[in-house]
Amino acid sequence: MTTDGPTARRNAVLAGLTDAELAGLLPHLEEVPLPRGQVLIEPGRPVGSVHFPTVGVVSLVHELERGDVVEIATVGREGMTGLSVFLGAAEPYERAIVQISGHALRMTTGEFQQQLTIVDGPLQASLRRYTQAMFTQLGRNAACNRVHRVQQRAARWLLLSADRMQSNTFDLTQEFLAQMLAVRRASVSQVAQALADAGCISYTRGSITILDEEKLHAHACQCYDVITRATEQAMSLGDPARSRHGSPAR
Amino acid sequence: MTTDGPTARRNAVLAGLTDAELAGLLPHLEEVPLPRGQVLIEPGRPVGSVHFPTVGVVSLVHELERGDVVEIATVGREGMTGLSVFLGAAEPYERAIVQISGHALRMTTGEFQQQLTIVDGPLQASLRRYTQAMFTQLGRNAACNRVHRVQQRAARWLLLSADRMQSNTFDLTQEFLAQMLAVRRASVSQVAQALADAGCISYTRGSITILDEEKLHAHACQCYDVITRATEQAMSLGDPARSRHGSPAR
DNA sequence: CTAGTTATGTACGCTGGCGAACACAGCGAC
DNA sequence: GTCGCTGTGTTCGCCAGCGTACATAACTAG
Repeated sequence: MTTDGPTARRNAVLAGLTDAELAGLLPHLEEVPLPRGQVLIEPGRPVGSVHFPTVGVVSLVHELERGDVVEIATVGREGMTGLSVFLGAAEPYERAIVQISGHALRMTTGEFQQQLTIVDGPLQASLRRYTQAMFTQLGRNAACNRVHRVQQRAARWLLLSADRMQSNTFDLTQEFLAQMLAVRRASVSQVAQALADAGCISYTRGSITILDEEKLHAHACQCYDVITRATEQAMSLGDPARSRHGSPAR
Repeated sequence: MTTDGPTARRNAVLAGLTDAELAGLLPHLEEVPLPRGQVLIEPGRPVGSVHFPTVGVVSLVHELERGDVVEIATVGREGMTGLSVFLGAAEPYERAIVQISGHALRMTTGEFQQQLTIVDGPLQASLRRYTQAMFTQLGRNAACNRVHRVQQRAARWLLLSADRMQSNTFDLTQEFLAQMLAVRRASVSQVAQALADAGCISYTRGSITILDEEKLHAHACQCYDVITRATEQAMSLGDPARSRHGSPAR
């Protein structure tokens, strides 16, 4: 099964390609749903296929001792899962799991590798740029995890997810968010209420709505700005109307 | 000024090249000292040159608000600084600063880019593998920063540094280590004493010695094993005599 | 309607690490 | 020697977030 060009271009990696190259990929791309909880990549196992999300949020997580899971990065329409295939790793060390349901264009690992061997062209360049963006996201995440407060990190997570969903409402339970932030659900409950009291968000069972992006942005750490800017620079993500970062702060 | 092949092969990235390709690089590599505190890369500024350390430890750090610095990864003889040049970034987001004095082979950014354009050969492959290793290191660091205790993280840092120095004694103050772990110096003072009491290490003003690697390893988090294994897999780092990770734990 | 399941609210005591401060010891410069 | 600087030891109160537990609200299946 194949997909069409306009759909493919909703993903930033694919959107960065020439018409000709994208046309070469389309026959191998299959549009698939991304249901919440689905595991796309498991550590220590060969990557079966790579995914280019068009909507939805995928988390990359490291599993530490005894089931303890920590999110190290998120992937949305700006990127792809299975970057380690491009980087030549036999087996990845991180798990990729769908956090917020959506859709993606899927390609088998074999086909993807095949496409990579054809020529050192725009696809490789696009993947290198995305790798750079991930590099920044991972690094910033490491720093953020060390020093920033739960409320700031939660606000940042919500903003990034809204960008990737291109919607201010999406399905998310406190339990899931707690796992991503590697904190107790009780802590999420508290900061969620605080953010709701401040008029930033509202939520009901398993669904959250961002009421005031500016206000929520004020509660987030600057890591949101840094990651967003790095990603936009690398992937030429447009949609400046949604841009929330005025001054080039760091 | 140039350098010789045997020296260059002490760096894992260069060691992964064919004789022919390495010969092509040698004229452009200059052996330089890495004095502690030297800044090799500054965020927001073009990378002037890339470095392939042969001995010494370079930290990659993110600077958060008001001078707060957090280490996101370290670079030694297994890798290089300036990976973002390979990845095509205009300007990096992280600072590279020498933590433990050593030596490196330096190449101008322009020359490096020139070498990259010649052919998609072993150099690109070596760089992609190293990028993958960094990916794992960054991710694991993010998780480790979130959940592991100061003493575990300190022990891990010392082990990794010893590997990169290929020596059990090296210069390091508690103040510097505190910055890297993003904790107070007082906390480092306490865990250092605990590790010394346990017979793992000894130290005097600004110098530290690992007395018992096995014992220190027992005090470190498994992140040491994960990062080491990922790096060895990617870079074919030999020296299994120094290998401290028996079972493939995760 | 009822029962069961899932998502959220909340409370209690605990602790690792923080911020800040001060004391002392080793070492170099004079 | 002694002065000053730098590196290390140590203490005090404090607090964000933890682990645990339990209560309630909302939705779902029968």
